[in-house]
Amino acid sequence: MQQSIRTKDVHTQIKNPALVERRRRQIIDAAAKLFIKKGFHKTTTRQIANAAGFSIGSLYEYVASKEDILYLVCESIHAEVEQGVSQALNRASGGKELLAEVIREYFMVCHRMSDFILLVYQETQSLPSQWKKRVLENELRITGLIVKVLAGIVSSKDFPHLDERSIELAAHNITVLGHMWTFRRWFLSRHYSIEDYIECQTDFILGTFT
Amino acid sequence: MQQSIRTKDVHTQIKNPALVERRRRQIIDAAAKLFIKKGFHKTTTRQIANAAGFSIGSLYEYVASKEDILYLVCESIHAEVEQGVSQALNRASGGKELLAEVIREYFMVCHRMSDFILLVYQETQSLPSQWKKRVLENELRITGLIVKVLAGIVSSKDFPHLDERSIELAAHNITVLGHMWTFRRWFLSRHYSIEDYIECQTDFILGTFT
DNA sequence: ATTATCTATAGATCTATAGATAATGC
DNA sequence: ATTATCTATAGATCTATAGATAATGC
Repeated sequence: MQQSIRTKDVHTQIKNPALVERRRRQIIDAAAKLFIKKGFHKTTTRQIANAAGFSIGSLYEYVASKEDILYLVCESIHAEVEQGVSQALNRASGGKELLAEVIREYFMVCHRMSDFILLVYQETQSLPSQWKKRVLENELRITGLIVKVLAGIVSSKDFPHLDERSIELAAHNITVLGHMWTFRRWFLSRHYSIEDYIECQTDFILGTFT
Repeated sequence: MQQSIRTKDVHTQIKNPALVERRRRQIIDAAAKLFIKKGFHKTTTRQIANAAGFSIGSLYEYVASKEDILYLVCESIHAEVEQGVSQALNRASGGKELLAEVIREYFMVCHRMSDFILLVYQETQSLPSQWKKRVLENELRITGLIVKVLAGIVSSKDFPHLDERSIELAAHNITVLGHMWTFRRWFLSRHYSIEDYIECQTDFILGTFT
């Protein structure tokens, strides 16, 4: 998890980069857990510091504001989602059932990261616009991975031709239907297991391509 | 907009029900605007009172807490969405293109209410669980309207048969793809007009049913 | 000497209410 | 007399920092 690339703009007073890395990891893990449980605004910086295992004073040596912490959390989540999706795409065998496999792997990432993805949905708005922009770029980059897969499938296989815009929108749809499992889970999980969900949604999505 | 049914559990000190109705309408309109602009937590009760045209003391005669205000706002939004969707369903002529028409009318409601629907997505989590439950019930009731339409179409027309669960999930998908226009608008509106969006998404959804 | 950490708190809120005042209806 | 409204503020936060202390490396 190399935070260093995208998070070097978050200000710190500490000179030792390895230490910054390690302490921020503690901050992120503690904060994510608290934000999921109580929400960003109802979590205090003191609680984060305590849960991370150091004092409020030290916390502010590693970030400049509470919003910085939220940004670090969002970045970390997206990094993990992106990694998960990338791996899933490589794992997909690429046969006739490629699209179904990609959907399955991506939806399993959403299932595994459910609470975290929901957190990003709910709290992105609380970020200062500079950070919000970055988070939305991440969102777009992840959807871009799906666009690529679809484009490959549509061009080379026996699928009917689809124009660029339709492919792009289909990729957004797949992304969002994965997220839907996280933000409608209060309802869906009462009626569908993740396996049911994947099966039904695969049929739904493949309808478009057949 | 009859608030009285679902919002009578919100406590007030005021005896005159018509006055409660009127003042709460002022509160809701003022608060919704502020919440959309600054978010729930960064809006103060004082700002709401000012924007509504009375004092902070009076505000608390009509609600018991800031969370009550958010609940009133969510109820009001869902009431309007539900009304919009109901009207849209009646308006749809019911011919061969019924489903496409329903999608169009519903998506136009989402387009018109974009900021408000997004607000519900972002702030539902800030409600006390008692109110949150109610808001999720509303969400489900609205999806229920779509379930009904789909069930009618699938049973009577030349569509292939779909089991109950698939119909229900398809209704959730349509609901969420309408919401997607609100929460991915930062990207979508750069590439698609609402007309483009409706057209592409209709093709996507109808793929399932043909 | 420099770097990292801690304690204590300044300063700035913000929600909710108590108690005073004004308006309404008998 | 009752109902509605207002002003003033109690009380309870919470973020961020200043200044003191401890640990590390030359």
